[in-house]
Amino acid sequence: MNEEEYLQGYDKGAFEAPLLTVDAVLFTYHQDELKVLLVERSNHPEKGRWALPGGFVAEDVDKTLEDTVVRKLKEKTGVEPPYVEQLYTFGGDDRDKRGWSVTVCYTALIAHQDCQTHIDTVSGVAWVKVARAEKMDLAFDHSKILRYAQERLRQKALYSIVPAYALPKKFTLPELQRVHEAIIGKPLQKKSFRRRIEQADLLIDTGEKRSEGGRPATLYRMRAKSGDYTFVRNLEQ
Amino acid sequence: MNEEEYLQGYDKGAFEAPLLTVDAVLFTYHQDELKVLLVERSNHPEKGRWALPGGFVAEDVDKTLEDTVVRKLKEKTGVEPPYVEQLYTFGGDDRDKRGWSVTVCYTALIAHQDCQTHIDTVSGVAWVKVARAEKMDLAFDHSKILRYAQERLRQKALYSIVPAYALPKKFTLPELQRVHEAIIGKPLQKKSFRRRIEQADLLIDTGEKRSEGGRPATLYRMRAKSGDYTFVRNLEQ
DNA sequence: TAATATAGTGCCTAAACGACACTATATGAG
DNA sequence: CTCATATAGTGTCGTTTAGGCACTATATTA
Repeated sequence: MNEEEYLQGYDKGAFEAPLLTVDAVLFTYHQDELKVLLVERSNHPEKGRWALPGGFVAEDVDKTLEDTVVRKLKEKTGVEPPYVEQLYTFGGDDRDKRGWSVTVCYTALIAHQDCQTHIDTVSGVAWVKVARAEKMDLAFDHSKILRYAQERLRQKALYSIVPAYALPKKFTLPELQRVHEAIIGKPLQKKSFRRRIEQADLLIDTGEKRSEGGRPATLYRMRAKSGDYTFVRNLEQ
Repeated sequence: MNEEEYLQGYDKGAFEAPLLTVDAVLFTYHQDELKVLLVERSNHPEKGRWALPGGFVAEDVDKTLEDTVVRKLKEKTGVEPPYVEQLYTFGGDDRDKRGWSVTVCYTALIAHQDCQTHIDTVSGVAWVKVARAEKMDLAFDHSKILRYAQERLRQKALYSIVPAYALPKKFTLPELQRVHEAIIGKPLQKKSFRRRIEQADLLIDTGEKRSEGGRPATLYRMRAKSGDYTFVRNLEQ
């Protein structure tokens, strides 16, 4: 039998296969708080419980796993997040009552203002303060996934400016530092924080300023590849 | 309908689902070279081509995805590698001729001596120098996966001593440095390399020495959690 | 005009890597 | 036995970059 004959006779459905889903941990920063997007499950299993947004691959629509997660997030928020990165794949026989299951998880970031209006119109979708979400008993193993995403984002905040994607396109350095501090959970040295960003030339000065009661702060926007840049040295841990 | 009724009526096979596999990039270090384990495919599709070791989840045997990858590697090498870490999950409609597919990939490391005898007895399984494997046209998207694993391992070599798992339990510091250099692709400063390992107290002096023609080198073994330790600063990139 | 608030800088210290010369301890040849 | 050679391991200084904190800059508001 050659390969062509094999493929013609092949039936995917004939084999047992774990249930495969894609989930996302979408973070944003709003009112001095890190928040995560949760959805209330409207169907069995775990009906009525809060969970991370996600769903099944649509084989006719999605070309990649990232297509799936972006599509699902767009359904919930109305927009495609500017930052989406694979987090981890959780799998096992005990994480879903329907049987052996696998979920490919992503971390995503978005500016709160870019999707607030859409989320307000959809029921069963909400931004929840991370501090509160941590204490909730989420569906499946989603509490574990959330903790894992927080820890990974925390690491990234120590050696990159990825957290900037949780802010609007234009932002100030004090704002960015506050996001980092919210993620890391402790205050950072202003000088250290600013110096390394300047030295690596990661931001573009828009020429505009924004005032918040004191001296106006310079508004910056990210340079194209700045999200991929990693500092060779971590901030204090 | 309550959840119990829903679960009784639920049939996993009734839904289309991507093909799910688990693959591993198993590295070792032997004769001054970084090597990767490859297997020759004995079945369709891509029959006769070299590929990364891997396979399907066995729902009755495996409790987690890591169980699957460890089981598959044990089939090929006869032993369970001391280091196994999830790498990335690749998925899409074009990576397998059988249709939409997903592979959860792992990086693993093992000492060459711990599995050489077993591998010699199995046909279609071989250690291939990474420099050569890079140039081969592997099955599916395995060439891409190999490159991804190399890059990730290279990063790890800059801020951890994970590469030590590619050596036997007892090893010398010059040996470890050579593994790091093979992975990174350039020479490292002996002093910098040794200093950070000593300062972080990652290794245990076994009291033994090993001579290779000059002054004998101290034999060390890894401390329990040393693989998880990350230096706050990378070596020069 | 002065008090206050927030943004941004100067400058010294500390930690850790880079570079490289130097010492230490084996083996093996004459 | 001694010396050349090879490999292991250390001393030390310069460089880079973060930490710390006081200082300056520029807005608003009483």
